[in-house]
Amino acid sequence: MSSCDTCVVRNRAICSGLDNREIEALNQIGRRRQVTAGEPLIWEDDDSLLVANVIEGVLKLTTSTEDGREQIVGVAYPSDFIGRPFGQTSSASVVALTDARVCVFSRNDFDRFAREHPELEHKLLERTLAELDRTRSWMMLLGRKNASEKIATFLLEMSDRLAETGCTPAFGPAKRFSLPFSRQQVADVLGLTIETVSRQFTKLKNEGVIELPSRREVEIVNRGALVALAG
Amino acid sequence: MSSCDTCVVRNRAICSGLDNREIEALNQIGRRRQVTAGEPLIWEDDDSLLVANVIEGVLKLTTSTEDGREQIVGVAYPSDFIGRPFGQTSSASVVALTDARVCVFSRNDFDRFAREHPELEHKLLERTLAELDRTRSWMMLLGRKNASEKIATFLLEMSDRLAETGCTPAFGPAKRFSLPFSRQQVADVLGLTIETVSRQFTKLKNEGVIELPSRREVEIVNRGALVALAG
DNA sequence: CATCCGCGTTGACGGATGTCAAAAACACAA
DNA sequence: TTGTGTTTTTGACATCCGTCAACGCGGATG
Repeated sequence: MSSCDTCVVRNRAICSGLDNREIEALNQIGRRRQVTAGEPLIWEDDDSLLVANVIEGVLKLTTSTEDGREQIVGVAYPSDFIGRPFGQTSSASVVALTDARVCVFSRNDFDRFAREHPELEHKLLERTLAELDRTRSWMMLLGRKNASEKIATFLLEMSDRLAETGCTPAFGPAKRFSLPFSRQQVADVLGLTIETVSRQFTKLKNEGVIELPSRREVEIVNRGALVALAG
Repeated sequence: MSSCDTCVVRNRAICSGLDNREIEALNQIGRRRQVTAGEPLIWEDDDSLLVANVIEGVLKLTTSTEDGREQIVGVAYPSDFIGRPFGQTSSASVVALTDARVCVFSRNDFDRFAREHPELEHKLLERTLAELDRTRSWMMLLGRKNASEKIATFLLEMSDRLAETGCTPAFGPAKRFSLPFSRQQVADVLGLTIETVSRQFTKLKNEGVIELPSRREVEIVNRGALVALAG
């Protein structure tokens, strides 16, 4: 039996739209892989050797400077596609933020399969276009927003993105959620320092906009205020 | 005769790879359009009604906040594809920086044509993936680089990008070039203010790294220094 | 040639955010 | 529980860059 049959992202990932025979063929070239939190899957500037679908968990895409500064350039959730098909090198590292399960393919195998299956390429194109849109709106945040706008925007985005994943069946944005990021990682997403992130969090807490039940937990108390702050 | 026959980007744009019959069909649904410097082609958040290939000239892709802050999120050169296929709204405005000629399609027509021509979709996918890579490396710049690193990186990128376009048949990066940007637009690319951009330019001039023969002209005198500064 | 106007430059200043350091909170193991 | 190491918070301070304002340059126009 193909493991795709029981795949929880079967109908959301780029594999959706393939018929049973095609799924079977794709299954032949892919394999499941477990990645534990903190473990890297792809290295920046390495030969692009593998691509993958995220089944479960959250991963970060990062680029770094030589002197060690890091910028998180993307976050991959279940059903997202990661890696760089049709290219020699990947421009970002991929590291698991939580324990994760992915469905990996060698890039060569995947490229070949994709070229033979236009429907799959189309799905991948739609996904890539959507990711480009998201990335561009994040450029606005990085280039033109101040720290409090960044934090507000970030919390709202988290509340949207994590709602889809969580058990609550996507009834609008999540009011309370668990961040898959440490403070340092939040800083790396927003182009800030960990201290600034921390100060902005406590400021929002003191103003009664959010609650912070634990390090990773966030509860949005006053969503309207966040929206106003996000600008 | 199809106007594609004489198109200067025929072999670089996504149309390359189509046979004569297909080119003829594509030509049926597209039309040439002249855009003068400063003229908008697509509005942010508008219904995505048209897409286009750039034939000649340079255009900017921008997003703005309600209070008027602007961030340039992409720059389109000849043979680049602009607009948002397969989506309801476009996430960025497109405005010509120089006089430009583009080959426009209604989004609906283009979407339909693309879905029937996997080779075209593949070209578009490769282009979109490359653009996503570029955009992500720009996020690093916006989030983690300081003003002088930003300016140095920008000048090097310009020198590369404009070399391909210029008459000089792409013998490495251009040593001297004419910026398609005003100082304000450079600021909008880099997430800085016009004053900071101006100060950094004169600083580099005083250090003998560049020459500024006129407002728009730049000559790179000491490329090594720029590379070192870019980080 | 004189005037105007947009764009770019320069200067003075302040504030937001980064840096450095220490304390506090938390996680985990013994 | 206690101890140990990590993460987060908080504070003091420095600095880069933004803001505001004046000025200069160059091109267009009459």
